[in-house]
Amino acid sequence: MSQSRKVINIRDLKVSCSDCSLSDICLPHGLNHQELDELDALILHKPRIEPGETLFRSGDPMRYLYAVRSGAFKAVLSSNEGAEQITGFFLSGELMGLDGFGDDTHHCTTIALESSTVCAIDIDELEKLSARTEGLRRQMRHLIGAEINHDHRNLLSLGQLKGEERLAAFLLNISQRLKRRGFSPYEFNLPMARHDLANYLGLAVETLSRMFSRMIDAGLIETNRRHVKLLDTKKLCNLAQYDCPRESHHASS
Amino acid sequence: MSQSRKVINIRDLKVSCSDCSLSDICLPHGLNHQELDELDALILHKPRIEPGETLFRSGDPMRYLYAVRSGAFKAVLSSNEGAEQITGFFLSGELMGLDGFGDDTHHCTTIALESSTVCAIDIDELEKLSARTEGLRRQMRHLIGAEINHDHRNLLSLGQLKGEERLAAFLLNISQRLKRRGFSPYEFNLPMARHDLANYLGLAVETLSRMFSRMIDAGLIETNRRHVKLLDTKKLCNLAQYDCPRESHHASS
DNA sequence: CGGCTTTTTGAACCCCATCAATATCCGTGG
DNA sequence: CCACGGATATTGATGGGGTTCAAAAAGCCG
Repeated sequence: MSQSRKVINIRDLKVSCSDCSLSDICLPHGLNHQELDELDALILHKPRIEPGETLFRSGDPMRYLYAVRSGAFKAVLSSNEGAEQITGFFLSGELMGLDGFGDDTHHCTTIALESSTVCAIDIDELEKLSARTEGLRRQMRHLIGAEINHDHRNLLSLGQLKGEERLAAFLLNISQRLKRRGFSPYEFNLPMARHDLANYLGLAVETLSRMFSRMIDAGLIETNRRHVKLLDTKKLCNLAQYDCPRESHHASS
Repeated sequence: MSQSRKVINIRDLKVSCSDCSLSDICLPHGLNHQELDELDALILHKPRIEPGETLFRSGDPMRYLYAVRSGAFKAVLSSNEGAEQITGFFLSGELMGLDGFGDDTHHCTTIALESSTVCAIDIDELEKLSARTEGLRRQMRHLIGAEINHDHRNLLSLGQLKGEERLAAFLLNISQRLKRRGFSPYEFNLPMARHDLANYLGLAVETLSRMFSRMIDAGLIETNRRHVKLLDTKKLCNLAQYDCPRESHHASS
């Protein structure tokens, strides 16, 4: 900081939206070159965030929306008695911080699961730009809608499905999201620990572990710690009671 | 229609946003007179909807956002195996149809619980107006955020709370929303049947009934069918594990 | 190799679903 | 007005899915 000797500036690592491989699923989707440049101009690239570190906390005034550039995050909502619920996991290209829209204050604490990087978008600047950029408004709508639909499906999952069915639904959801990012939908590493996944699914860690074991015994999946291989997606779909991804023309979110 | 004899036209019953008692909690909040008139101009007043009738169905293309003018609605999400989850109840002034934002298609089926009226807002017109109306964009953000926060709290409820705690949280939530509309927060009629409430809370109808009975025995509430009286909000708050409404300066949503 | 965390497995208990039956409300028509 | 039937709501008994407590196994890091 106070040294005169120059080292590599983190700003030099800046990658513009136009170069970003995530632009199709992220905020820039549908923008033309000029609009893209304008969006680029108001994006702040935060330094790397290590696992367990917090991006923003419940109660913080909302200043930015964040897009995951690399890595993964969890959003945690707490009751005033200490109960905690993970409301979502975020993969690359996904938008974090929408929980602050209600009263310009965040209600979820958002924490990195892996070593991650994000794009921070000043909410006031974004607001101004969106006023004159129809494509940006549309994409914002779509991303907001994706979040809402995601939450609604989780409500269905928690309210109506059994533990094993919830896990199946989750695995297929992650599978689809990874596929969309160019990764194998059949074999992947989960970004979160059992502890977090259990919480997300509304189960005890022990129960989740049993659900995994049962699926392995049934030949539906193979696992090694966070590594998961889907062996029988058809049966998983039946379990999950939700859209069976065939060749996938679905918006997965 | 083909008659020459004029009867009272439903359009004559039109009430503008500026006259509407709900304008403070609904879309018009924060708009000036001219903006209000512009918003008014694109609002379509649908004929009365009777209990059990559908406003829009899952799969319908999204054309309107709807605001509840009077009455109440439920939004139902279905799995492809027939499982159904009520994702939300909507009271006067609340916005319905945000689930269509993701891909311009509704994913929830929305059904009237009582004899109800709604304002339908053409989504394309709203989009155009919001482009040049900062206040409208802000209020849209806030209402969207309220929906997201509401969903997140329900995730916490379904994932972490016991049946009785969920019911307490629900009663307090309804209480707050009614209070904001000028009704008593301590005594009110629930707009939904036990069946729907049970589904919303992820419980069997019988279990819900038992939770009610338990609360009555404990002196927390009194009930007569859909009529509910809150007797001990303090204990209810403890049960619910969520913001205890004192004199209420909270955004309730 | 030792200490830590993470994950898995085992056993007992509890919350809640399910099945079954009764009670209450409400609209309809005699 | 009451009788009747259907929907709605409550209560009881039983069983299962999941939590909890406990402990072992497996991976990770120094």
